[in-house]
Amino acid sequence: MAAKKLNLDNFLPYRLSIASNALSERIAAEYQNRFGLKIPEWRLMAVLGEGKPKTQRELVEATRMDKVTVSRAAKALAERQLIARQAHEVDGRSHHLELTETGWSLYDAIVPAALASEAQLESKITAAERATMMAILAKLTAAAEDYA
Amino acid sequence: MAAKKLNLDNFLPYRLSIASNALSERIAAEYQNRFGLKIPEWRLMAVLGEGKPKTQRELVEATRMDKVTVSRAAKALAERQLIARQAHEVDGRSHHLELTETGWSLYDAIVPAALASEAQLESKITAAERATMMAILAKLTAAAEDYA
DNA sequence: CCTTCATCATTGCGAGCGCAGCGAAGCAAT
DNA sequence: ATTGCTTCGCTGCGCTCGCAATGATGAAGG
Repeated sequence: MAAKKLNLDNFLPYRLSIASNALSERIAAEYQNRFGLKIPEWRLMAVLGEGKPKTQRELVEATRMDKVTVSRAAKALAERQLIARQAHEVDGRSHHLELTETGWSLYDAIVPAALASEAQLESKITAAERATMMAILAKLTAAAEDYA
Repeated sequence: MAAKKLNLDNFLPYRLSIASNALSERIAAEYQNRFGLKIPEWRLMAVLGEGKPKTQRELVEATRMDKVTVSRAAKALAERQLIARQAHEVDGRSHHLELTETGWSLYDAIVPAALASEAQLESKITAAERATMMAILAKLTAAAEDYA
């Protein structure tokens, strides 16, 4: 007989995983259906939407995705002419990526949809809860990464 | 020029995904190294550790994993003799799964490790924050699933 | 009985992810 | 210039995940 037991439903990493999955699936379906974008592609657009051209290396840092994921997402976006690759002035190995006009059009269409979608998901929580949540997530992420 | 911009770092689903991934990777590595278990296998053991034999169908509900994931995890655990399949009394299609003695030994070894690991991850947050977090996660999960 | 439909579990298969390894290009030291 | 090391991005490959199709069994109705 076990000395101690453990309730999965009260296990935070598990609950976090379930919630993250549920949200991701819903959002992925929405972006895919409405804009033909996968989540990594959407994340690149979100970062490039800040306005500054970035190299893939910088996008890896900004999105916290694997370099391969960034590479493939960038390829897909470039093929759809949503982003353009400008030769890097001082480093021949690298490029600067930025939104094209077409890319900006799509971006402008997506942002309101993304905000509305987020608002709906968060309609059941208060602004204070949201802030608390963000703070806790930051702490947990830091704790998990520190350890590694 | 975009009418509205969006900061990825302030986008809750993104932050949730990053946090969940960070925790999952850390935990997955730990269970894999120390006990040779993948996360789905560990989840089955956690549920079966409650003591009641369960069918795979019931495990799907309890763990919220796909039936295929449960099937494969159960197969792996059965091959390692950590769980046993008992013929179902009234339904020939199904089996009851339960921990073997070996399974219980491993379970008893894992639980303290899991609790310690969770405690370390959560060392930076208070009990109140943890409770708030769980409540919010439940709301968000429900909101995402309702919509579907 | 014997057909029809539902349910449990498995297998097939394609998509996504990320590590490892690669070539190309830059950098540093001599 | 040449050598050796580093960095950028891409390709190869294996692993995981989950939908869809399948096989097996059960339940219901004629």
